[in-house]
Amino acid sequence: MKEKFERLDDERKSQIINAALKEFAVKGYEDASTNIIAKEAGLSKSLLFHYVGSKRELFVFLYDYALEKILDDFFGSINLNQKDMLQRCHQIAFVKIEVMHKNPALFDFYKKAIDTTSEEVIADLEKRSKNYRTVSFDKLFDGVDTSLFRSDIDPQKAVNICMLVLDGLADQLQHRVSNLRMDEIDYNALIAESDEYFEIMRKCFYKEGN
Amino acid sequence: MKEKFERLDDERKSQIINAALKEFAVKGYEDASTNIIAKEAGLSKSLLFHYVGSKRELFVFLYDYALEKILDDFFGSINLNQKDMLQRCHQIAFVKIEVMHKNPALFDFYKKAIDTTSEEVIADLEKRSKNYRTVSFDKLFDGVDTSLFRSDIDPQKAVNICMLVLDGLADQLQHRVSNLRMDEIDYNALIAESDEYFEIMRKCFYKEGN
Amino acid sequence: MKEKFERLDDERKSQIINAALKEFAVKGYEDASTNIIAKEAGLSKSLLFHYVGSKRELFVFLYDYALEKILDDFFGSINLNQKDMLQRCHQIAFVKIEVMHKNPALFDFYKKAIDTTSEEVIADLEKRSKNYRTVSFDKLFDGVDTSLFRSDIDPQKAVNICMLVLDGLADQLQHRVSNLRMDEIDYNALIAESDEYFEIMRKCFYKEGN
Amino acid sequence: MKEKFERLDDERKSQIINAALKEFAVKGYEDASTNIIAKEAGLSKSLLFHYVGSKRELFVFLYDYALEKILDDFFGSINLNQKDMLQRCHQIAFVKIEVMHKNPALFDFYKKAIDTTSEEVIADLEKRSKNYRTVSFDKLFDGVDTSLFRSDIDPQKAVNICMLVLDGLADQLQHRVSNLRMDEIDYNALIAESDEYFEIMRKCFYKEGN
DNA sequence: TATGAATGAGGATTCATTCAT
DNA sequence: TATGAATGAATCCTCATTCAT
Repeated sequence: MKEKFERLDDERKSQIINAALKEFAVKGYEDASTNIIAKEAGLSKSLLFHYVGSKRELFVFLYDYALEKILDDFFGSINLNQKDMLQRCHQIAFVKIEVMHKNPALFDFYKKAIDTTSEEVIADLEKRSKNYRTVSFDKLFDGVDTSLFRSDIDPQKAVNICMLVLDGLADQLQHRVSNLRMDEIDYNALIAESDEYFEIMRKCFYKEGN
Repeated sequence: MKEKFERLDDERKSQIINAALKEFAVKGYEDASTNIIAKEAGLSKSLLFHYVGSKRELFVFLYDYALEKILDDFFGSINLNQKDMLQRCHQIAFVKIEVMHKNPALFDFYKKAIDTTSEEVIADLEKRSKNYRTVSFDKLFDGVDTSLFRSDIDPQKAVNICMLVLDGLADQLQHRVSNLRMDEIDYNALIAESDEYFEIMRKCFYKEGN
Repeated sequence: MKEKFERLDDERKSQIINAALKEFAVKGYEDASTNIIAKEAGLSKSLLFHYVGSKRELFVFLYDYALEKILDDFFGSINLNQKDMLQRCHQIAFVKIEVMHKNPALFDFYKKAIDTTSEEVIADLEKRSKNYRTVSFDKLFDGVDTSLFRSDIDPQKAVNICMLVLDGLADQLQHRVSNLRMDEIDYNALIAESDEYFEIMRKCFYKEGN
Repeated sequence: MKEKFERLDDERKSQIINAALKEFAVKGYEDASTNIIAKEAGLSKSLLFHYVGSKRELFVFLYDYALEKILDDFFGSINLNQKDMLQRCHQIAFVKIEVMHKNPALFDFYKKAIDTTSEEVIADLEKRSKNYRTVSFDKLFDGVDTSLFRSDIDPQKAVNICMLVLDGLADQLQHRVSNLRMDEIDYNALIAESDEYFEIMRKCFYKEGN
């Protein structure tokens, strides 16, 4: 895949990528039609195959591509100087939602990609890169300050709890806004709501006075 | 579907059910092959269709079948007399894992079934029954006692937090034991581990002394 | 086919005949489904085959059956004492429409049967009996009086012309009433209309004064 | 259908058209097998579908194609300057037979097509163009002179009678020559025979001396 | 670089028919 | 007499992929 595809001019490349992302996101790996991808991308099927080698290679490429884009975007938006664990969580939850709304195609693709367990394909994916959860988890709480947690609880477990709540909350919020256009989302209301959750956790998990 | 299929002798019925559950679980609705289901169930494709009517009817039947089996098993194992919220959560997490390990095929099918967005099929499913989350959530925390929570936090939000942690923990544990056979799982170790989490939450969310 | 089927009690027989007539009439020979015929007739497919031998035998039987019934009905209604050619034509046209409305199933079947040219089946049909046109033509103008025709025209050709007009008129009228229920048809109006045609022919083809 | 099919080179196009015309003519719409069409046309089934889109599109295309060819041929051969009604009829009867013998495949297809009541397909056909009878009838007697008819008969009804005789005669003649090759047909004999009929009608329907 | 032609394998579904019971 | 189980062949159609140009 690499050689021929990478040498393409950017417009062609993004036409193909967008068409493929969309088709895979909607139909999943097996049902996606190279016919449709080629048509939407505006080139012949044969040429498409000339560039991308095979359906599988195209899919695996997109997987890497989507993951990289998402993570770049994600970590680019997170302020790693924020040391307060809960603040960090708070931030992450919103960055996640923002990123999902900025790149819906990528996310849709990614969600479908994860449960495209067509056995043969999964093997390729797993060789290629850690999955999203693993990757992000490593960096997400880099340099976080755990000294604020109550001294009678294991800070690592407390972090894990915060993570779980964070993930869950983000899912719940995301689910509620998933049908809205970006400009319809009242971020302030969302923040206010999740603030309440984080306030509870602050009260409960942090030493008094933090 | 009903008539002809229900009148089958049990062996045939379960051969078909198992073959279909497996195929749908692995491939999802669209990609599942009735060819393979028939071959695995040990009958001709024509006979399979004679019994089940159509791929769709078979799928919808399995959906109801799986949901009922899972929920029966689930609620049959939960002690609804346990009023302590965190104890209840603790219990739920383990029952969930147990049930998943007792009926892996059903769960795998169910997970795939949920994101089988084939539009036409989804309509059938939605008419038929609430989805898992909705159903279970209603009953899961029936009659739970929230008076144990610290008085300075909103009990409803606290319950939600517990839920999120519960779900997340169950996922994490499940993921770790997903490749093990039932008899390889050290439930005591799992319990011990999650105990620690619930202890933290007890310490932090409950009034002192509970 | 004969033996087993003929020995059936009349109810069964007519259930099968009616179900089959309807299915063949609607779908034609090839597309007709023995499944549906059996279901509509209220017996199992295997039993149906036990009686009728094969789809083809059933069809050929129905062909004979329908033809006989129609012709019996037809000739039973025609007054062969009416010697006046044009009166006879007039009569025939209406008897035809009446018969079609009394046995729509038979006619519909017959119409479809004629153009069911499935090659193999056609052979069977042609062996078995003359087709409708041939059969009827022979008897239809038995003993008709041709002496009323103008003496300067060949009476046989004149009869042929009348026949053609008759057939054509009957088709045109039939087409206009084909969507009506029997009791909605205003036979008097139809008669009045065709009277005009026959009047013209009387004026033109008959000697003056007839 | 249009794009891909029209761009084919003429040989392929006519291979497909002929194979399809034949299959549809013999079996009717539903029973026609795309398998057989592809085999007869000498291409793979997949390629056939690539070109024609679907069985239905192919059928509808052929319907238009056949109708256009037939009508062009038909009206191209009729001398619209012949004002005498009976002469015109005479002419029409022969042109009809000639055209049928020049394009037997088209006619056979067309006859079958008319009673292909597959409901879904009929809708497509009806949108597309008037049926044969309607179309032809409008133009067939354009500008004909009815002043030659006897003054004591309704000329419109007389025209209708002529039409019916014409249709019927053409059918009868057609039926008699249907098994002959074009060069075996003795057109002069046919003309002589039908001349006699038209002579009778001339004598009877026209004013004396015409 | 770019394309149209070409295909074999597989998709779900229906069919008429047979056979053991 | 009556039926259920059973099937192989057929249906239309789509697929990813290759190749000659």
